[in-house]
Amino acid sequence: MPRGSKKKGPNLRDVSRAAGVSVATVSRVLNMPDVVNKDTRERVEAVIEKLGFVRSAAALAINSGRTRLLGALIPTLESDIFSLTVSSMEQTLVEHGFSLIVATTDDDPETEARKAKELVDVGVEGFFITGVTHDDAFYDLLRRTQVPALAISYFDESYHLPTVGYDNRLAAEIACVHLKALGHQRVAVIHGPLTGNDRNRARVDATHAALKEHSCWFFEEPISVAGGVAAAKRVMDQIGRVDAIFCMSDVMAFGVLHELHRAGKAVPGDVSVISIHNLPASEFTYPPLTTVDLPARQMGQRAAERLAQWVENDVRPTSLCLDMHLVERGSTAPFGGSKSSGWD
Amino acid sequence: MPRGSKKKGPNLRDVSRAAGVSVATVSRVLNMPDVVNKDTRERVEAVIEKLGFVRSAAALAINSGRTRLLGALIPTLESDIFSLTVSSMEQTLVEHGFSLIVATTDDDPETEARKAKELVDVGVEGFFITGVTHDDAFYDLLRRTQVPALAISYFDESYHLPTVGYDNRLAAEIACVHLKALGHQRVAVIHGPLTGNDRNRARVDATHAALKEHSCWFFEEPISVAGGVAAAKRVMDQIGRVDAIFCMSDVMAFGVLHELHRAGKAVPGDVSVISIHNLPASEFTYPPLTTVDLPARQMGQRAAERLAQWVENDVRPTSLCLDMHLVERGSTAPFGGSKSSGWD
DNA sequence: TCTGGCGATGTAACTGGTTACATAAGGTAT
DNA sequence: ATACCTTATGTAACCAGTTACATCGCCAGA
Repeated sequence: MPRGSKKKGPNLRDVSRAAGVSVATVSRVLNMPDVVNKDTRERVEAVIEKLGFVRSAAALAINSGRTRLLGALIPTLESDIFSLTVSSMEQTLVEHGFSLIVATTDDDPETEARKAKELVDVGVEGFFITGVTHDDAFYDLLRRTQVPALAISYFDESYHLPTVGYDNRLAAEIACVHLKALGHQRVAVIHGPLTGNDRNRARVDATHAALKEHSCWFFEEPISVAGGVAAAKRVMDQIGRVDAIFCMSDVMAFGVLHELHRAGKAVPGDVSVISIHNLPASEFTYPPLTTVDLPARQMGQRAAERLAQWVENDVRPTSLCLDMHLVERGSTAPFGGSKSSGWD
Repeated sequence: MPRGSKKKGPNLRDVSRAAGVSVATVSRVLNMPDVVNKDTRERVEAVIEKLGFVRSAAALAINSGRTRLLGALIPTLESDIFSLTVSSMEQTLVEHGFSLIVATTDDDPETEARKAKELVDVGVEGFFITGVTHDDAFYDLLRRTQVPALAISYFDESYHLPTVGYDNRLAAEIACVHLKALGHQRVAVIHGPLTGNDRNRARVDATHAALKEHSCWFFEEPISVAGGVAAAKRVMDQIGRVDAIFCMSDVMAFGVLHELHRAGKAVPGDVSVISIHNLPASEFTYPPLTTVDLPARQMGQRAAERLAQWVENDVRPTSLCLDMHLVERGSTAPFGGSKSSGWD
């Protein structure tokens, strides 16, 4: 590896030489301009401009011990579910002077551990992680490096790391309570993969418990519109009539609504559809989706504030549980309303 | 700021002292383990483990002159439009050993310039930028720092930076050709804000030119589902009957479809709807959306490969124009098909 | 005139690693 | 026995900044 090949720009000494001053003076021009004599300062500034000098981020970091870099380990960016959160995270973090490195894990703990290692290698001062299920290698990394990590999308005060999120069990319970209040008995539950995804796991478990007196069937499909379509097909094929379909995520509900419509089922006439998330598009499905609102943006903001504080002042934040509420729209109705077209 | 407050972990010298070897030996254990005597190596490794030593990213960077960090300056993450691209970028970049810092600009050149500066300050070795309209301060930064920058979402060989994207004018033309072939005369064009967004600007300009023999009306609203709803309302209120609605972005088309449905207009019976993007959800609207497919994931991947190569080997990539094609689904039909409900 | 204080600047030691070069020990061919 | 090579390790200079401390000139007060 030829050393000279790296076309490195001018450095502090180059500037000091060209300006006829010492490195300390140049450094002062950059950091405490007011203590430098005006003439000297202007001369140095001119040289900096002429030479196109730029401070080395690495040298800055080595001295301050700070990189102002945080990492977000999130399952995916491929739907609004996390991109809203990441977006508000990033916006909040810039206000605190941090930059955000995004790494996707696909809900795989091993991938997460590997990427976490890479993030430490590039010098992040803190992590956002998703949920509370992680690889031992990851915990090991945290222990050794002492890098702060904050879990989002989940609230669990007993977890050994601070969490900023919502009670996923409660989210499912809120939806179930609504379905029960409407008098639905036969419920199809549609959820994403459970391995590695503890948010979904918690929702499904809570649903199981909440609907144990009811007839219910569980279907697993990928968390996507297409997954929702596939699940709806399976419901119609395998179960026939159900009173309601409960999706663990709005994106799946979008597919369910589409497929029901295509199959000529009326929503909510023939079947109610309820979901969890309240994405921006959920207001505009047909019919508009009844869903449990999870404050994704707020979560990003709060998590960002807390991690920033933690890294900055070395005070470990407490966990935070965000409010949820049911947004009742047109996709749910009482059982036995006006049934129309047939379910064989 | 008390210097001792920073609880810095053990460093190379600490390890060397504890292991009774020189710093060079410890460094060799880390970088070329095979040249170190087995016993020595194991002893050093044990000390490293015991002390919980982790290499300082900053020191590594200062020596190699590399940070393995790239920055993406994108307008927003708040819809699938860019999150798909960023997602595939990130996935491609890890294969090349880079990490990705995401910064959102809200299509504001000044914000972009400011965040670009911050990214340089944390040490990125390259940028992804969106489109070809940027602030002078940004160009100035590029010139001075010589940091490679690659523009996405746009193809323009005459631009002074490499571009990886599609021909936005052509995208609009493809849609217009389709509308003309179907015999539509009265077209409402719905687009997002044009200031700072040259992708939209190019599409709108091309539409103007392509439909100059036709009756057409332009409506500007935010690029969101809600924006599409608002635009559709305005179209119905202000224009009355139109043959077709052309949206510059699928997310707006989602809103348009919703609002038309709500207002009792049949698509494509009363009005055809066509758009640009082909998001994953566009296959599952009702009716499924006819749209010009922009290869978002492919763009992310190709752009990532090229910027990685550029940074790695210092060879400036050429621009790349990605293929587009019309995806004909159910939301468009020939003019004068089966008109149903009334447009006053 | 001597001393004190202040403003402006320089010197050199740091930060935490890498690495060119030097050194020392041990083995082997001559 | 000598020269020579290999292997293993150490020393110290380097990367590009920051900063504690030293220095210098100058002016005011004693």
